[in-house]
Amino acid sequence: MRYSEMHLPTLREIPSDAEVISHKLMIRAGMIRKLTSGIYSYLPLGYRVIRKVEQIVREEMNKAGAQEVFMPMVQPAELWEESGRWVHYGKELLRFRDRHERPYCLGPTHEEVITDLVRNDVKTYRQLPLNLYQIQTKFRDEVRPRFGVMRCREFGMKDAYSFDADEEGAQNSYEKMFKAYNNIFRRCGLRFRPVEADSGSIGGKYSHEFMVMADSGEDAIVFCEKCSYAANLEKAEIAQPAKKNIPEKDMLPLESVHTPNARTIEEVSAFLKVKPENIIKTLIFNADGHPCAVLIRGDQEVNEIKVKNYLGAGELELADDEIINKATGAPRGFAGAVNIKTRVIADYSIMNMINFVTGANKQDYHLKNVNVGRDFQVEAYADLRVVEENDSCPRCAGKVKFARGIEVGHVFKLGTKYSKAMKAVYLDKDGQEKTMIMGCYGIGISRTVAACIEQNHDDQGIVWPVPLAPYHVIITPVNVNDKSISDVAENLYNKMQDEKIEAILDDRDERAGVKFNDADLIGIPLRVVIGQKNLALNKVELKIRQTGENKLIAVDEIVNEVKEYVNKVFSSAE
RNA sequence: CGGGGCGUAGCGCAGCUUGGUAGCGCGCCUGCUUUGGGAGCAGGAUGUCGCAGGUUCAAAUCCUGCCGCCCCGACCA
Repeated sequence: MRYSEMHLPTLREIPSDAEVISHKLMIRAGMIRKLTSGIYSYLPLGYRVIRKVEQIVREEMNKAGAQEVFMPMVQPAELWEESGRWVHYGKELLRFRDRHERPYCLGPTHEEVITDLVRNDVKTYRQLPLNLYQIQTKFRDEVRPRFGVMRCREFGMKDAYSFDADEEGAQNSYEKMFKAYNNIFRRCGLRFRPVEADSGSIGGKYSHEFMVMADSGEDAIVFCEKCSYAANLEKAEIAQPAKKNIPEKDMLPLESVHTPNARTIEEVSAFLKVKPENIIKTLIFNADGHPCAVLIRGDQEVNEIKVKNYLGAGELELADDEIINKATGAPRGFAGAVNIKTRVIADYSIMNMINFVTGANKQDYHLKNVNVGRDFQVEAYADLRVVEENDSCPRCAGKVKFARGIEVGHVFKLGTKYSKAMKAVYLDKDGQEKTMIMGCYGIGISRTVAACIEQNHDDQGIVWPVPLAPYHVIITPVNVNDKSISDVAENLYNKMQDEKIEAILDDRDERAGVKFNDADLIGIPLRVVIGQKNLALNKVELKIRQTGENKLIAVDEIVNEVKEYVNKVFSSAE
């Protein structure tokens, strides 16, 4: 493509409303423009990159046996009522009515539509397994869109749905997708990592997130420094410590102490001159209307998702003052497990604690030298806390570390959540009616592009990995008014066209500096510079964007050189 | 939804405190010069100062209401 004919409005100034680097660069490089909060248009350059990602996704999905479909974005409320999500999905689901006042929504995801589609046509085990996918625009009415296309309301997504006859098949489908996702992100040239994740409200029990590693990422990742264990912060498990026997004789006599206005761990710790590690924090939760006390060491945090999962609760929140008063007989800040009127569960962190401090269930009093067993019983010890860096790995003897990442893909085992609610059934070999087992698999296409830029940029602009680069090479004649220069440029451009090399010819009558800066900004991997001095030696310059490496190549050889560079990158990523 | 900030030319911003004919840089158009890292000179175009009311002889500037956008938090995946 000739630069002079391209719609490629690059910006010299940094847009004032952009926060993260990918957002700034996508706007400056003329890839996207904002229409309204969280909603973007893709300009030619940006859309080309989107299509590169889509193509890789298509190839790998097809290779994994999935088939492409295209479903509607506008969906009738009835389907969502059937699955139960019309009520449960919340405000992210953009709802509206048509002229007949019939309720509809814009699809934030397509479990309902695909399940309806499949249940109507799939009747027998002979038609299973089945995996259908689409690449389509989704709409989620995010509370707070931010970071450009990283967290927006309208975004491109690939979503796939698998249907299997039994658990074994479902596991197989999941593994195929897991493998396909690894291939996809590897081929995109990204540094990424699959991590174990909680499955959230979509349902199901088992999932992996694919995270692109980036310090600007919104998600915390926990990974083991020794083995391959990795999980997101909510999911990350903590190894169960060994139970030590505490001899009765080491337990000091229980003591009640006056602690006026000392409610928080910090206040109690300062007042009693006791380290937070020797205090037990007692949190009262409201789990589906039932109070439950959760005990944890004073310096650590409770992971509400773990508590919710342990209790099997639908809704979980910290109890309000009224419930706390009723359960403990004291205002907030003085709860303790001794003589409490609720269930008591405890995090592993307190399993081996001795002679600790807790609230006394009495205003302005705490208890010292409390001991489990002697002073109160716990219903169970469990893993209920938020991981910390250097905790022991749950899989091996290593320690866990933290990193940040951007979620670009997510694979779920859905089980029968939707197929059961929406009666997606088939007849098995014995003529028995059975419920299909589903999985769903998403990739944020637009987010992948942003994540790629987060990972691949420098002070000058974007540094595209070859597989996602909108073009592979840009030919830069230093002065288009010099005929000898522009003739060579035109000639090389034509040859590259013939060789199907994706090339831009920067035929603008601009100063060299402008062209160099634009080429760097839009991140084209290779730049062929044609200037008077080198041309006199019958040579042109080849600059590699990523390394800054600069070499002189004979005019006759440059096309081959470019071709080889590009092919080498592709063959190593396959 | 709570807290904060912003809205003036295509982009980035000043002007507002103290009311008096709307400015700067970049970009854009024309001409000449220049041509290997965002050129120079000369000339030029571009604004319902977010919207609606109000105060005033006079409002970008003061007052009220609304809208939009951004950031932090809550929420979500």
